[in-house]
This record gives sequence, structure tokens and C-alpha cells, in this order.
Amino acid sequence: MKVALAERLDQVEEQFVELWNNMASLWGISPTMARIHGLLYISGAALSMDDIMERLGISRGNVSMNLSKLVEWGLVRRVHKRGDRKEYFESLSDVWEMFTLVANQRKRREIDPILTTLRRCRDELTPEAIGGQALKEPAQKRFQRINDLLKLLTLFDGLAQRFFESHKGLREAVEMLTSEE
Amino acid sequence: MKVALAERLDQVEEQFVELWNNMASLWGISPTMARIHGLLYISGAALSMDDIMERLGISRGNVSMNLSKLVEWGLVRRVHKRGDRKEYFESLSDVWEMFTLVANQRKRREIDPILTTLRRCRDELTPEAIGGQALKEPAQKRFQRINDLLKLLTLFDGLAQRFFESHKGLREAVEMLTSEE
DNA sequence: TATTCCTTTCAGGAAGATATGAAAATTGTA
DNA sequence: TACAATTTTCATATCTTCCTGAAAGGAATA
Repeated sequence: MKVALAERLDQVEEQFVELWNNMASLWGISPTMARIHGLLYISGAALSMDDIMERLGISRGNVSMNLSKLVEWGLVRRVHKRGDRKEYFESLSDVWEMFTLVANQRKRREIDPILTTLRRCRDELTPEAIGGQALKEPAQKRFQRINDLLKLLTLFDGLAQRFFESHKGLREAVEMLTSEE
Repeated sequence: MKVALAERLDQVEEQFVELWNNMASLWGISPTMARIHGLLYISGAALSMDDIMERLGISRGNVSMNLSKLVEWGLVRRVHKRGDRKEYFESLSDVWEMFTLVANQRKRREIDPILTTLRRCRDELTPEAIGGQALKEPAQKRFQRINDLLKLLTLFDGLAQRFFESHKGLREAVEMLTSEE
């Protein structure tokens, strides 16, 4: 009976890792990176590279590279056990924290540069920039569309600024939105 | 002078398409699909396959495939001009509408299945499911973590349900969050 | 129905992304 | 400092995803 339970736990773990793998594109990280993180998260323990290699069946180099990325993202931290020369790795445990971490990261890496170029595009089409000529229909429309987009992204950006800064802020915001009638 | 303006418009268009290309991973669509959509959005006009092929320098087959995906997603619609045998394609113009469209689509395709498996995982570890044995530390922790995650995702899911259903709802929510002190 | 114009499909090829494994580098131990 | 244990790096191989172009399919005209 105990064996049966252990087996079931392993199955759940496997399913979970697989699920994390599928979520990778949603988080904007590579599938293997996600699987490693999934394993660390679900196991709730500090694992060594060898543990991970064995459980996921991937090569040492691969594990090494992806672990350092995870550490860079701040989702995983290195742990040292005294009397042991190996390094161990441990995932954050708070889902809200993980979420805000990734959100902020992606904002900085992907959204901010986009906003910058978008603003540059707009400024190219600004009435002054084009020498005060009245824009004809198509150009007018283009300017319009860039502006619309910029407005929406700026709004979202402001939201992110406010609510994704800390996981506490996010939690509050979500609770507010879900509770109130 | 007029030429200079036209050139500048083209440059902006190109920059914009490039930008859309970079946003692709954020929207969860392929880069080429994004570029095509970007071109249609920014030009604000109904373009034929040949127009798109020429402006983006991609093959007919590629354009055809990606356009049908865009139509499937609902971001682009087919337009017929009378007296012309060609088909033309036109993007939605409302950014909020585009956003909710994509958000809902991704929710249905990617998040809902995840929630389903996650719930299955949880139920595997439910006290009843494992025959009432007291869970030992590691198993206990796993159950805990799955539950935490499930809670967060369910919350988000609820939010999506409420606010992403229509672009009006989204707009309202965003305004609420940004205006209030 | 035949012809022309246009679109879709899809097999094969190109490009890009990921993984491997062995050598080099690093870190701790004696 | 030499040695042993562990991690990192990186050239090469593998896998996946995407693109092309040509052939097949459809639809409008005559």
C-alpha cells in the first residue's frame, strides 16, 4: 500500500512536470527550463544536478545551462549543504512571487523596448515632424493607429508598474477585482 | 518634399512590422503571422495576397497559410471588391478588441486544458483518494503546492471570465484600476 | 465546357532552436 | 601545490518549426 502511494506521487509529479512543460510558452521560457523548474517546484526539495538529470532524463550540460538561467530569472536559488560538495537547487515556493517575478522580467525585456520603438514611430509622424503638411487619409490613419496602440500599451504598462511591482500588490488587486460585486 | 514624406511613411511602416514581429511571442503567434497582421493593421487598408507578398518578401504559400490562421483567430477578415476577382484582407482596427480576442483564444486553447490536468493532479492527492493515510512531509508539501497554484490560476481564470469577455469590460476594468487613487 | 485567374495544399528543404558529451575551468581538500 | 569532485562551456548533432514553389483545386467568365 505504501508502495502504491509512492508510485502515485511519482505519477503526479510526472504529470505536473509535463504540464509545466506545456505552460512554457505562456511564461515565455523554454520547455526544458520550465520542466526543470516544474520539478523543483513540485518536489519542494533542494535537488542536485544529478537528481534532475536522472528524473528528467536530460544531459548534464543542458541541466547546467537551464539552471543558471533559472537562477538568473530568480525563480530558483542555489543551496549548499555542509559536508557536501555538490550544489543543490531549490525553487521559490510562493506562486504569486513567481508570477510577479516573471511578469516584471518580461515587461523589462520585451515590453519596454517595444514601447520605445513605438514612441519613436509616433514621433516620426507627428504633425511637426512632417512639417505641418496636412496628412492625407492613409497617413492620417497610420498615425491614428499607432497612437491607439500606444495608448493601450501605456495603460497596461502603468498597471504593471503599480500591481506587478510586488506580489502583495498583485494579490490585493486581484482580490479587489474578484470580490467586489 | 512629398517624396520624402512617402519614404518616411514607408520606413515607419517597416519599423512597425518589425516591432509586431518581435511581439509575436508575447501574443503567442508565429512571427510571420504577426508581421502580416502588423502590416494590415498599420496600413489600415485592405491588401491582396500579392501586396503582402511583395511588401514582406514572403512566398505565396506562406502568406496564404498565415492569412487563414489570422482569419481563424478573427483578427483579419476577407474583403471582396466588386469587379475584382482577387480577395483582399483587412485587420480589425480596435486594439482593445484585438487584445480580448487573442486573450480569450489563448485562454481557451492553453489555460483551460492546464486547469483541467491540474485539477486531476490535485484529486489524485486528495486525502480520500489516498485512503486517509496521513500524508508524510514531502507528499503533504506537494499537495500544498498544487493547491496553491490551482488557487491562483482559478482566480485569474475568474478574472478573465469577467473582464476579457468583451473589450468593453476590459476597458472599464483597466480604467477603474488606473483612475482610482 | 473550356479557359483564365486566383487560392490552397503539401512534400521537401532551409533556418532556427535545443540538446549532447567531452574537454576545460573551477572549487574544494589534503 | 597536487588531486579529486563538480560545474561550465561549446562545437557538433539533433530536433522542430517554418518557408518555398510547384501542382492541384476552385471559382468566375466566355
